Amino acid sequence: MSNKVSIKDIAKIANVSIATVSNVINGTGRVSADTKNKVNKVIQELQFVPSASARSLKDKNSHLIAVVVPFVEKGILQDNPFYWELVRGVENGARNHEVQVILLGIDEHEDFSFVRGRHLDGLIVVGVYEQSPAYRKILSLGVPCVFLDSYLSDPALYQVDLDDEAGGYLGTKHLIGLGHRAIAVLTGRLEQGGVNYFRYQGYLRALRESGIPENPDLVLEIDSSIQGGYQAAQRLGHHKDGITGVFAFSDVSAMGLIRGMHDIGMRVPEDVSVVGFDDIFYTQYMIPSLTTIRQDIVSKGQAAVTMLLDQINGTATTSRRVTVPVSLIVRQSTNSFRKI
Amino acid sequence: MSNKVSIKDIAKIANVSIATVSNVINGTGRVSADTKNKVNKVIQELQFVPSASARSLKDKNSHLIAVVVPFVEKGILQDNPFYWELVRGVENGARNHEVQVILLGIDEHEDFSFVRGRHLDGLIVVGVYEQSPAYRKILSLGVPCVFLDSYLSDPALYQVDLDDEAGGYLGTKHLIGLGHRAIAVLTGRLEQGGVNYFRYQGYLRALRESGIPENPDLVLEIDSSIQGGYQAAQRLGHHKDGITGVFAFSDVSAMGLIRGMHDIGMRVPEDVSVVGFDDIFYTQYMIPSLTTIRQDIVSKGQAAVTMLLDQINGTATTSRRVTVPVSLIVRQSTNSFRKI
DNA sequence: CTGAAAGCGCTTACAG
DNA sequence: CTGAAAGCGCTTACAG
Repeated sequence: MSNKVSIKDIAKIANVSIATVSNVINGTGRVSADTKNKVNKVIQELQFVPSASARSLKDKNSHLIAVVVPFVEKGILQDNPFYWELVRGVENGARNHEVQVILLGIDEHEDFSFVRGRHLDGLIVVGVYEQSPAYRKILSLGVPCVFLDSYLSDPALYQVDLDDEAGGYLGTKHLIGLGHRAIAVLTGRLEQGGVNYFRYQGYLRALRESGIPENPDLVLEIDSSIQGGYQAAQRLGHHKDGITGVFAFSDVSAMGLIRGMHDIGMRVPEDVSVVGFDDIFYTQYMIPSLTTIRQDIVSKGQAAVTMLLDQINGTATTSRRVTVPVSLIVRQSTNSFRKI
Repeated sequence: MSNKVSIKDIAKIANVSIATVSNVINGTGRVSADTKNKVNKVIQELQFVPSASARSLKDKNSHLIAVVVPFVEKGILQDNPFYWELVRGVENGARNHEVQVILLGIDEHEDFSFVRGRHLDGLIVVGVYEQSPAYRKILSLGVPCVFLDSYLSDPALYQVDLDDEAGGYLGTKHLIGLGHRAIAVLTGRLEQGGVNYFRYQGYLRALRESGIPENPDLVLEIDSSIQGGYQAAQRLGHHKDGITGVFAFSDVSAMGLIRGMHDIGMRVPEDVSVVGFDDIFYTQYMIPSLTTIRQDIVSKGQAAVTMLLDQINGTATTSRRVTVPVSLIVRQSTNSFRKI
């Protein structure tokens, strides 16, 4: 019995036309107060809820957006609470605008056909690159998009990015300030123009500023995961260059790294200082707590929704590019070089 | 231009009726191979995708399900990677069945009206209780549901639960086996028939079995969060009963606890042994790594989807209640009592 | 201020 | 094997 009642039923009972019912519901047209009350009462009584499908069949918009998150394993979203926080932010931003959020984990075979099939109003896309197969497909959809952490060069695209270069700089500078000179980097895929690329640029700038020559041996391109970080510890531990500082470009990898260090008998921060990136919820509870680059992930998600809806509604007065600031949070995982 | 092409356009170009096009798309009716090919070719060329709204307007089903996750802060989903893993599992299960997943974070005011409005095929509901305001509302929707971690007594309900009692028992037994007798419990809301309730029952059973009298002072009902665990450490540290073992009913609270212990100078596991619950992705990378009760969260999510779709499609031969097993994972956070 | 009618893009009997 | 037609539940000009 639940879904049977339609605008027609309301019209019949309230003794008006369906057009009037529609007008009442949408606040469109001119309807007398009396009629309005009468109709609203019936709507109340029958607990009427308009059909979204019928609406979007007419309107062409669905009040549905999707968050697109890249895959790692076939069909499985990244094992990183970072994404959860981001998605939370999006969901939270959307609920204030009566829009629902579809969660879409993509792999390289995703064809996005359901985006058109469902008349999605827009997409929030996380972490694609210009070279990603998904990138062209998404653009060809002709649907409003906001890209998160994607660093696409096309200035026409709406993007919310982090000031990654500054993050890379700040973390490195911090280590240098503590006296470290052999500073390794744990980075995810180092693609031109990608997130990690900019963090790395910041790292290089800090080195340059302090006259420290860059050393390619110190750059470890790893899986940006907890396992990736763990494995990196082995490589760093036996490194010829006497590394005393490591900058991991994600907190999850930093966590793996610290554990890995611990297992080969290197102490953090006594032997090696470690800086992370993201400021995931657990960083301050780690032992040692993690010095890291903070970004406000939830509000980033919210910003993306706002931007997307502005774009959809044509109220896009905001600029097409928002860069979220970062800050350094100093905790216990970093220490002065050779301090005893 | 993207969304303009409809079944009508295909029909015109292919020189057939729209009914035939529809039959080709759905594999219904009888269509000659020739016609089929012709139509399919046109569909290919025009990149035609059927409109989901038009379909669900007829069919009454939308191929859309929602994952309903309880709020903590107003509109903000729980700060616990557990939910992320669960949602991942659901998303993953759904994508294999051409169903999309809407993410819905609810607070006590949620009225679920969009469930009917959108003709959602079903709901996967996480962690409600019989007393939850959401519970009655959801039932009155008359929509297929699968409840996760909800322990509802109505046998007609489809549920995927964990063997929490066994989990509580196993963890406690493990501590007792190591010689601990003053074993505290860190539990979230201890509602009759809720997740924590059963874990607690398991704890009591283990105590009873070993002739250890239960001590209400040792049961700390806390916020099941990392902060909650942290704060609990203060209380436990100065506890009069000389606690040597703690069983935290979630890994996040265990993490907070261990850090809290550390901060007041109690070593884990030397002074206190700690057991967690969930086996979140980071547990084995903690220092010390966490002894915990493992559940396969992702496959739990997948099981829920399967169950839901079986129910929707009327192929529900499976029983209405699935209980996922747990196991004890022994790591470094537990140690023999007074071992030196 | 109110209503009749067309049409959004499909599916589904029903003829032929 | 194929097509004409009705109808799902809305919204939107257009009359009146």
